[in-house]
Amino acid sequence: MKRAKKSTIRDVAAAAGVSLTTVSDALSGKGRLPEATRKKVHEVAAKLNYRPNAIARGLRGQGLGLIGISIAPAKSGAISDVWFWASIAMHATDAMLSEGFAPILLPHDVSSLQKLRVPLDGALVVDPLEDDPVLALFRSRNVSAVTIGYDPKNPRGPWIDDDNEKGIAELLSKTVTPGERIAFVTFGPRKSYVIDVLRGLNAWAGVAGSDLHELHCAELDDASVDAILQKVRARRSNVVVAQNDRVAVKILAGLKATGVRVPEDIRLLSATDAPELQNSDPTISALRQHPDLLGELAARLLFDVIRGVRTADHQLLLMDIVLRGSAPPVRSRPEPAGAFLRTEVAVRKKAKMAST
Amino acid sequence: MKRAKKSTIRDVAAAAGVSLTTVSDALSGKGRLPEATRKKVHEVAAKLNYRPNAIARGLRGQGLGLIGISIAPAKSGAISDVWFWASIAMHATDAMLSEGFAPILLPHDVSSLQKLRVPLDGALVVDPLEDDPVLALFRSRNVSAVTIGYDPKNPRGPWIDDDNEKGIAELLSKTVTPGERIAFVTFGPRKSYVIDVLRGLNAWAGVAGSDLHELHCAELDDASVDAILQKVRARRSNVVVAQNDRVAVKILAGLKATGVRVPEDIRLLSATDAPELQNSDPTISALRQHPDLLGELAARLLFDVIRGVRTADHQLLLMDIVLRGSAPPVRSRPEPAGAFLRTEVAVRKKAKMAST
DNA sequence: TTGAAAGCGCTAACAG
DNA sequence: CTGTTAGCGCTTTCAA
Repeated sequence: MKRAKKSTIRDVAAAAGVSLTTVSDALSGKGRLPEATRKKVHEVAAKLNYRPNAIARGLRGQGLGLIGISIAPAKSGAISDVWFWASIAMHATDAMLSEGFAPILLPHDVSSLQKLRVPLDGALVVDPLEDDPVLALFRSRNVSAVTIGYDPKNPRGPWIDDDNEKGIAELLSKTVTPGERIAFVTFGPRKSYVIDVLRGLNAWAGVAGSDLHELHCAELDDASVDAILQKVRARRSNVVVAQNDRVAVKILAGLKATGVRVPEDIRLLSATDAPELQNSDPTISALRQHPDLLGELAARLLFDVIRGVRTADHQLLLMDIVLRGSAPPVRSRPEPAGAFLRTEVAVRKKAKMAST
Repeated sequence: MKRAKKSTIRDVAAAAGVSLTTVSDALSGKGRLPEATRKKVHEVAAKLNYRPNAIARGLRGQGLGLIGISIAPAKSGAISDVWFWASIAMHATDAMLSEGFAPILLPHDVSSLQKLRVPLDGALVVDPLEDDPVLALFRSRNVSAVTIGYDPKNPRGPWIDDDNEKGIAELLSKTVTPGERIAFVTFGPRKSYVIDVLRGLNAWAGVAGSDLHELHCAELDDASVDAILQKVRARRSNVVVAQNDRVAVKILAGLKATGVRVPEDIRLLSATDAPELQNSDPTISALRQHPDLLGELAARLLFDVIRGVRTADHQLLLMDIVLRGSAPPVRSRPEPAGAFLRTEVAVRKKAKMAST
């Protein structure tokens, strides 16, 4: 498995009859060189199958271009969101490679990170937890970090996310009548998107004069879900917003088991979308995130940060609304008010990205 | 974002009043040094918050310890197996970090790989395709590569996989009566596991005197599935083995839609397991893979290859059988014969791994 | 048992 | 426009 003796810049210089500097400049595209020389060097390099040694180059100062990607798991064993994370990771990976960076996969776990020997030029943390230790570690080591979602306890940038706050308000305004009573069922650690959804719900409920009640579910077993549904009934809520797809599916099963009709008796909404929401009966209306865009834009944001380009502290992406059977559109009803539609600029770069 | 001036080995040497060599040896645990000196150096290093520069170390010869992980997608958009791949990737990642290697996430795509500037010390290719170009690229660059599953057209090792051949035979022998007629529904590119499953089916069918017929499905839309089911009926098959969970779910839906009872009229088996198989009605019996073990063992195998340790060309893991509603166990029936149970040694390291 | 010196392959100053 | 030189931070001979 020994690597065949690689040719060095010296070999190329000798073969081309020029100096080291000339080769270096020719290959890395530095200014000053006549086209002829540059071409010649390139030819010789190609013939010798020369590949510049990234390690030596890195040693000289510019780093290796390694970027860590750490994905904070919802909870051990909760593998429900994998496709979402995988999508983020894949798109971020593509963006990184095309800019000459290389993504290093990292568990979201400080002790593992300490075993990492290579130096990182930057890091992407997906869905940070409260007072996220991994994020703190990066920052303490002066590794530029960008997050997707923000650390709820420490929301300083740079970060990027879907605009959940605006999205959920829009979803409600399409499927719920002002005055209806809303229950928000949460589960698991409090990620930033939950906070944003809650904020959006509050804004909407305030304007629409709706009762809003948060119900936290400790586990997702049948008993816990039943307990939650008891409270929904006690509160006379007729709209249930689930924190995510997994919760939504459980709630739907629970409702059906107790003979509650969806959407006739209760409307059900999920604050995250997933393929499974199309397979249930009825199918479940949801807010759709953009893992592909998030991955790509987060990577680009990180490039800017690494290169010292000043950027906005955070970016928000407009979300898509997916209306399905569990909460069909409300017909011909004026929207309760426009107050909750913040005027803040949200970014929609899909078209632009596609062409990049 | 500039990194605060890092302390170098020279600073440590000066502060500790010893030479560079001594510091180097003390920290990297080389032989010759009195315990006192070593301890002293460690203390000083800690006080100065010294972290050896991996780039410089790599330049001197031992490489950076970077390992590429490339996951060949089933087909664009086919995100069904993500949890399987994600599990492999996470476990491989953990194993790598704990051995001082760092996993680099790589798309399964030659042109992206060429943009990678850092040198890899090894690579893990998950589920290679026929004449896999990525695998070929690694080998041409003298990067040691280990695969999970093998390149069907070029099956030389080192690789590791579940023992699908033996597994499927075992699954059949628990759920099918000799002489029953079997249809194997395939879909998508021919990965090595499909070949192995087919081999196992053939062996079993040969011994059991069962008719075996492969039906290839070009798409997974309703029309294609219906066409497949027509053929199943024409062939009078009463056992359908689906290549994977996604196919199995589609087949089940198709069967139910046409009024076929499962398992009464037709038994349904899936050659891969997935969480969804527990949610269908009836639930679907399947062969369970070991993504966690595969990821970890593949990483270990790769370490050996990188270090030049001689190892077996490939390793096979015993599989688990998951019996569910779509093909319940056959009662009190002698197994058709033992011929298909190859005596080849298969590896079961679960217990061992857990303690590592 | 320890230290000095010679690079690893490359790039950035500085001369020519 | 091109070449020479001096390191980047570390490990590894080889002497002391």
